Amino acid sequence: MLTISSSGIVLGMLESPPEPLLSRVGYLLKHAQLRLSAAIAEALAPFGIDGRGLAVLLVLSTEYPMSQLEAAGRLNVDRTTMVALIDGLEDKGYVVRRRSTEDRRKNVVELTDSGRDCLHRAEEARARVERRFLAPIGQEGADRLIRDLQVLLTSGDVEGGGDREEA
Amino acid sequence: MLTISSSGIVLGMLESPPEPLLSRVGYLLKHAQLRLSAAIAEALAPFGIDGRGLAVLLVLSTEYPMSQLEAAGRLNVDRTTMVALIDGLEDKGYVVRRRSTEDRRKNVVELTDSGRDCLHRAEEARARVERRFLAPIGQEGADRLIRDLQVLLTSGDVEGGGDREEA
DNA sequence: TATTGTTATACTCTATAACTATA
DNA sequence: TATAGTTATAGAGTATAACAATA
Repeated sequence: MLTISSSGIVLGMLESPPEPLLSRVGYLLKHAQLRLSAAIAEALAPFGIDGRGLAVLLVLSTEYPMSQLEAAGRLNVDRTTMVALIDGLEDKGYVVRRRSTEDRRKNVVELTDSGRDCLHRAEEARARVERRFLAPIGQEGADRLIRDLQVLLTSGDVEGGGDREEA
Repeated sequence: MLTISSSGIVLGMLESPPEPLLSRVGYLLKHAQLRLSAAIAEALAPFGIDGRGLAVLLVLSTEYPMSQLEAAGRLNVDRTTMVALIDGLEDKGYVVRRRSTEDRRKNVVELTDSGRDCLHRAEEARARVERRFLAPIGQEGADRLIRDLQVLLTSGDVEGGGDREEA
């Protein structure tokens, strides 16, 4: 539940939240993510999937046909990892593997009706948790937070370059 | 390098950033954290430590004497994990273990001069990376982001309760 | 010869259980 | 009997290497 990452410490319910860490962005990001992550996992449990499975269902719903390797590329996970993910979703009847007729090396992975239903309901559940998580900073704060994070992610790399900030 | 977490997918440098994920707070938090985390790890490499080690040094510097178990409690990590962390720091000469005279079951862990020097310089390096990471949203945006995240973390739990937001 | 899916294997990180010494 | 530190072990998660089928 609680962990310590390569970029800093991560706390759960701490007796005494170490003040120096509370002003560190790495700590704040990691801990916020962990909290939200745990809440989402809990909300998705009834569907028998976790955030990873939901992300796979989401990607599969956006394009058709999509092979395992293509899906892996979209989510930037290893193809061996995708095998296990698809295995899990197939076990639950959310997707089916079908040999591609055009290239028999490929598996076309398609959502079942059950999978589509799960996707929609699980997405709602996830969005609900997200809204509750963001509630303390209000709608305006939430919009702001999302936009700021998008800017940070779409900006150039942090690494590389010298010591001084380049304005 | 790239991973997929229990609360969602995590991307590195993706060919096509899946739009649906870019509006998900879980994805944004995780990915922002990963980026910053990688940059910090790179900046700390010359010191022979990572973010975890730095956090331990930081905690050890705030209170004296502090036992391994107390340090573990401050950072909310397992005591067995703390053994390995202290081992690493001791190997590099940043800390020393000393048997407590008051309770001979306890190890008092204290910073060496070298450890204190490392702490200060590594903290500077970390802060520098953090500033560069936040640069795209400006000083105002950075302050806002930090405050928003602090509010989210100091608010009550996300989990528990029913389906509807409690305003 | 390269690519897709698969399996087996290894590696990292962390927690659990058991052991020792102290209390 | 409980606590602090340690060690050994196991579990989750991921990546790497090798293999079969196909191109």
